[in-house]
Amino acid sequence: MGWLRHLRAVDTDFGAISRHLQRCAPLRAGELDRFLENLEPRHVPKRTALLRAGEVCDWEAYVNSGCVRSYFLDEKGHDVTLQFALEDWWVSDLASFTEGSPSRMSIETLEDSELLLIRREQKESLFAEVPALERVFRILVQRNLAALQDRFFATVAQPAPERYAEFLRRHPSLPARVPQHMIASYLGITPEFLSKLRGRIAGKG
Amino acid sequence: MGWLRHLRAVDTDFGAISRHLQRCAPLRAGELDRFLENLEPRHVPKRTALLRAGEVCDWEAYVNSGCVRSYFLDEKGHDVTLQFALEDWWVSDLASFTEGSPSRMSIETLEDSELLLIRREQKESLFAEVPALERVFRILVQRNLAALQDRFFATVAQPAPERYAEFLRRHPSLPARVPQHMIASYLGITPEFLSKLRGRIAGKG
DNA sequence: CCGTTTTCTTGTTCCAGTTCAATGCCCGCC
DNA sequence: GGCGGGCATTGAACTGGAACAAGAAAACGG
Repeated sequence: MGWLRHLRAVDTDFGAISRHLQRCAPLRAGELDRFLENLEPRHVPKRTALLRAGEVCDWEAYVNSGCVRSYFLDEKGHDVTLQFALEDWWVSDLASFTEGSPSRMSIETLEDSELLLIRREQKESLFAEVPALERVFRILVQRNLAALQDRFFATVAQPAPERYAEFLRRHPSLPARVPQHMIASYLGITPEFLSKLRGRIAGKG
Repeated sequence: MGWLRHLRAVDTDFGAISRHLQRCAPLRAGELDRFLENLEPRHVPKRTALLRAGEVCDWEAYVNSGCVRSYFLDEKGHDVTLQFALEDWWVSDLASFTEGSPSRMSIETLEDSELLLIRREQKESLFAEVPALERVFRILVQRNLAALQDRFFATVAQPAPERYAEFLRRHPSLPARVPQHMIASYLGITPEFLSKLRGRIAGKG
């Protein structure tokens, strides 16, 4: 929890998140401000655990800059990464956040990151105060769900080489930013096999 | 679309859906009624296509009785079932519903079913009128997302026998209600392999 | 600048799950 | 009430990707 308290933000830029929210559903200036006031800006260094499996996740984080990863650990200790959250994405363990239950996933920064946190309590009371926010977050969750359905389908229906090609199309910048074995764990394959895939492609081209 | 118009419901029971909604978030009696008024009850016979891939899905359906399945088709024509919706579940192609885009999934009844439909238009105007409904549906979508995350994780991290065992624990009644090859496609394995798994288990016991 | 650690590659072996094929089965249908 | 077509089972051959092992190469802290 240390990382939540140590660092004081200076010079926080709320431009990106404001546009992000407004793109979902219109908010009056006052409503938007009420939300922004309740955000806690945090600078978090590279490779810091934000949430460890078993803890309760009482925040959602908007990534203003940097890169964050959420992942599960299977019984053999291999990780399955659920999401890479880059600039302009949210990250959280939603199940733990809403139920108050211990989380099954872990979350960590991969780069020095600037996050904007909203706490569960604040979010609840803001919803009561500003119903339009309820709409914004409903829409965000819906998008999330649609995206995960796509991903699920791809993971079950497509072979690994296709999945990797698709991944490169959609996230061309990621391979330069995150270690390869994490991409492998996102694709649901071993690091060794991803390396072989890349070898094959390079050989061909 | 024929199935949407032909059949007039008599004797619709709104008890289950009322309890379902109230369990998410409190609604005043008047608010609940406004919602119920906008539902279209439909009796749909077994093995009827409710949505074909490529069509736009402008409804969400609450399953009052019966069983409905949503699924994708991969390039080889094999299906990947996303969900079995039994009594007290919702089914829809949420991506198509919210974006108005052509659906990638298909939806069909597996049994004679009684559905309660809410149309996109009605839902939108109800949200404007009754903000509490926005909350109800935000919570429903959140649950859905959490459930899909679990499923995704299980599919990637667990071997097929575990997945099948888990499936039986969670849905003990389903094998009696739906054909085995659809369960296989839910589990992400071939029908042949599921049959072999069952053989192994029966042999042991 | 060097030692340590993490990351990536490459090769070999192995296995979970697929594919293909054949057989029997049950169930709906004229 | 017989028969045709989806549905389940079983077996044999095959394969995509895992596991294991061992090096090379970055990255990194001191």
